[in-house]
Amino acid sequence: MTLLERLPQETDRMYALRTIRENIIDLGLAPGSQISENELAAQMGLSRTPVREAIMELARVKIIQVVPQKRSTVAMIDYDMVEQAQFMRYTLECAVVELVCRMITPEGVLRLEENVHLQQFYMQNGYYENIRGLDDKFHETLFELAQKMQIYTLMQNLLIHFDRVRRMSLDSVKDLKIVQDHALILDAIKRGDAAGARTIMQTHLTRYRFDESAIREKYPQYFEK
Amino acid sequence: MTLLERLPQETDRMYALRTIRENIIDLGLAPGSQISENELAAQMGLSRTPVREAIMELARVKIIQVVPQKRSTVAMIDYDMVEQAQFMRYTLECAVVELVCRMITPEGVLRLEENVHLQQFYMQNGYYENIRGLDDKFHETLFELAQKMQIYTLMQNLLIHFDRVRRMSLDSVKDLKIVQDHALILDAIKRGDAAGARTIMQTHLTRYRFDESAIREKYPQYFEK
DNA sequence: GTCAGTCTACTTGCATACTAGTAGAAATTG
DNA sequence: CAATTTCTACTAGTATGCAAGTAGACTGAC
Repeated sequence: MTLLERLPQETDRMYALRTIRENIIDLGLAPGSQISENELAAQMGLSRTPVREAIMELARVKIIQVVPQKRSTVAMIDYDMVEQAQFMRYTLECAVVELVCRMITPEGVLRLEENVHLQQFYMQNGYYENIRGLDDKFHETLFELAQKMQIYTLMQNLLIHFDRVRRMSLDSVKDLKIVQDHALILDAIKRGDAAGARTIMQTHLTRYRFDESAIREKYPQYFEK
Repeated sequence: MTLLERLPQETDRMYALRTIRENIIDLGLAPGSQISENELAAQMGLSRTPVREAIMELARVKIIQVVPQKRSTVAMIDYDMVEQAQFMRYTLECAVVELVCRMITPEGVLRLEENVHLQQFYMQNGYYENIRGLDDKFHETLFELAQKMQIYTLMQNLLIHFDRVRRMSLDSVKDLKIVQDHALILDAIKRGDAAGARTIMQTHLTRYRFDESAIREKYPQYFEK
């Protein structure tokens, strides 16, 4: 497991949650691997309490399975969970972008434009690795503008299943189209074109559908037999 | 605060969570009231640990506000949260019922029919108080049939804001129409009529929109000034 | 009386000890 | 040797103590 650096004003519990979460996504804590509150606590230099609380939070979305008095394991890749995460995101975000079209402000447009222009800049100059963060931020901003941040937070919890699979399928060929999508969505929002924005969002989010069998072939050990 | 009876195989943490949650909904723990891990633990006959873990889970959806080293309070009625809970339910459940129409099985139809018939029975015989539980179960079953139970669970966490307000506005005049709605939704599902089912669901879920100003007038002390 | 400072009682965050229960190794018995 | 039993080392659940910090009451100086 790789340790992260502490952020200012971060409690031990938040640090533990962030660390475990990141390690699950980048497979530092591989699917199926056994974890123990004691062991993780020792590795992070904390006591069991904050680590346990972090594990419990991750267990709520079944990315960690806790079996009392026996063991805790990082969940195997579960395509039903990946599917549920995608369904939740697709359904909510299409509705959110419609909402944004109806309540958009000049400040909101500005925030989205800044983001999209930066994406286009990185794209043109080949800094593809910077785009992922801006991509995530773009979508978060939509929820913020629609005043649906609590929903976004809940959704993120489940999306860890999706994020883990996304990390395994690193075909960044999609990047070009993704940036284009964002620009088109922004245009629709500026026009107040709710139906148009939804249509583009539907196309956009469907690009992320990963081929289960391809990943299953590449990482068979991470799947339930 | 009213104590519940312990369920079999229920851990202290689950018991604490269930107890606190129920008391928040039925106003045994009123909006704005101050709570303390120690005090709640004493009342429930538990130690701080399981109570603390339960409180943390509720704090994630901001129904309890925890201020470190100061206090924890039950959140005031926050209509933005109620709105987000409703939006989430409306958006997801309309999509889910469409999905159910496309993947319904004879067993699924049977389960829904049993539920609806029981609702109609209680309705005709005046056992209105029994309908609420069946209502909740009907909607849960839809998520189950669509294989989206994890989403349902996450959604329930946020819906506590909605449930609390629902408790305050006890006009059960809506019951008759609600049971009719369920029957109509079931019919649409049996026909495999996704568009029709969605339309009825939209109407159905819109019935629950509570008048904020009415509740604000009835319980001014539960709102932020 | 008024203001400043201190003290007390309380809060949650974290550390640690103990309990109940499991799994697998080791020992014992046939 | 084989089957069974016991023991050991581990797990997570819970209890409790301490640390860090806050708020309000109390005390004392002016």
